Parts: sequence; structure tokens; C-alpha cells
Amino acid sequence: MDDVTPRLAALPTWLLGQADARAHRILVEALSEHGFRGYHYRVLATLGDGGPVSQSVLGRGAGLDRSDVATTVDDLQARGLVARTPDPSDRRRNVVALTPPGRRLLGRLDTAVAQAQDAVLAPLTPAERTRFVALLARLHP
Amino acid sequence: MDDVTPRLAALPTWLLGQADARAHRILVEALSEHGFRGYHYRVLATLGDGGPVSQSVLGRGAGLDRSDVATTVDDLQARGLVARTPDPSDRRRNVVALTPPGRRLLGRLDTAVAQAQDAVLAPLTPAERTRFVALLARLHP
DNA sequence: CTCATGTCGTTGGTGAGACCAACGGTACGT
DNA sequence: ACGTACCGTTGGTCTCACCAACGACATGAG
Repeated sequence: MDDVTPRLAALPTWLLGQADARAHRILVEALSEHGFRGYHYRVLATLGDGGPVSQSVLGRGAGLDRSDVATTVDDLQARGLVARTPDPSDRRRNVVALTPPGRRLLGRLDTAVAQAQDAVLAPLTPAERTRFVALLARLHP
Repeated sequence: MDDVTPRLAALPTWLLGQADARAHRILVEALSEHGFRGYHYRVLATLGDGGPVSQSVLGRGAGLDRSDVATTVDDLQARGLVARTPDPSDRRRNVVALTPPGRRLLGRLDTAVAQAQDAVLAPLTPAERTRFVALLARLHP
């Protein structure tokens, strides 16, 4: 299956990219079964543990550019999953909050995402998973 | 710096994505200093340890779609780094080979890429690097 | 030999993700 | 009052990955 040339296959960056590509495929698969993409989940998850926030805070929490927050919130709002209201105390800001359907959906997506994590780490034993995640966290300074 | 919401930060897929993003940035940085992108290096590297091959073999070796091979080879050919000649024994095929300048460039890119690997793994001790790469390889079945 | 099947390279298109620039509107400190 | 800085929006760009359709060509079955 892996016909990749040795000079590439030996590179840590290549292995990392392959592992991430697989993880990404599994995660995207899980989300798309519900009709959503990565940006949607990131925004919902940020709202889920951050409460109603401005879009700029939302962007920092979800790791998104402001412009991508705007279009993603547009989308979620059109589906009735978040509410966007002007902030009375600062009229530059929008306050974004989960709606009840949004919160229920987040619960289902959380489950799907958790299952995806297991699927991604499936090739490793529980002890290896712990060590792997620890090394991964160190790798991102 | 990392203001990402806990629900995301705890996900292995998130950590993997962040680590890969960082690795990718470092690698792209290294290549772009020479004026090239990932696809260019992948193709040159595949030619470097595979000898002259058809574009379809090149695609398998470099992990690229046929269409992406076509445009990448176009580009490298225009820069005089590879030669594309019809295969007399099968006129459907093109045989792609490194030119002498292409081979010299590959040497320089290899050095840059090797330095990028070190930079990516810099946060880990040598022993940890070995374990990390081993786990990474297992994660990609 | 003929013809169906399948491969090769090319063109063109899609979509996600990450990012950047510029704009009008707004807040705030000086 | 005014300059500075921030907010959200719009409208791009780029890389990467992938898919569909096409003509040219090779090959095996009959």
C-alpha cells in the first residue's frame, strides 16, 4: 500500500503528516456523518465550554481567523444552532451563544469526536497512547 | 499563546494537527527559502532515489495524484530541473529524469529538509525522538 | 486481426483549511 | 475632539488532496 520513496518515508515530518492525514480523515468522516466540518465543531466546542463570547474570543478559542469565524457563525446561525446578537455594552461586538438545539447537537458531536479519537489511537496500547500524547504535547511549544 | 478551548486542546487529533502544522510550517519555510514547495521536493526526492521513471510511478513514489504530478513536472521542467521525454517502448508514458542541475538542487534541498527535521524534533531528547517516531510509524497502518 | 478493456498523461474543477488585506463602524485614552 | 486600536465583514490567495473526463495508446481474448 505504501509505495512511498525511502527518502520521504524516513522523514519524521512525513510520518507526522501521514498520521495527521489519517486522523483528519477519521475525524472529518465522523463529523460529516452529521453534516458538519471541522470549523463547525471547533466553534460549537468553544461555545460549549466558554459560554457566550464575542467572535474575536471565539476565534482565539477555536484557533480560527476572524474571517473564518464570521462565515462559520453565519452558517451555524442559518441552521439555528447559535444566536448572534449585538453586544449592547460594545457595539463593535457580536455575542455568539449556543441555542438549545446547538447544545444538543454539540453533545452528539462530542460523542462522535470521542469515538474518532479512539479510532485514531486504535493501533496503540493504552500505555503507548499516553506516552504518545505526552510527546505530542511537548512537540508543540 | 495557546488560548485554545479545553475541549479541543485535550483531543489527540488536535495535538496531532498542531504538531503537524508546526512541522509543516518549518518544512515549507525551509523549502521556500530555495523557492520551492512540498510537491517539488517530493518529486525531486522520488527521482533522486528512484532513477528515471514514468509519471505514474512518480506519483506513487511521491504520494501525489496523477494530475498534480503533471503540473509539478511542468513546473520543474520549465526550471530545467527535470527532463520529460516520451518513452519509446510505451508511447503513453513520459520518462522523467533529474537533470544535473536538478540533482545538485536536490542535494541542497536534502540538507535543508534534514535541518528542518531537527528543528521539528528539537523539543525532544534523542531517546524521545526515537520513541516518538516509532509510535508515529505504528499509527499509520 | 479486431475489439474491448484498461492504463497514461492532461486539463479542469472541487473543497477544506489557513491566512492576509482593506474597509466601515465603534471604543477609548490622551 | 481626535488619533489609535479593535471589531466584524468581505473578498481574496495559496497549498494540498482529490475527482471526472478526455484522447492516445497498449494489450489480451476471441
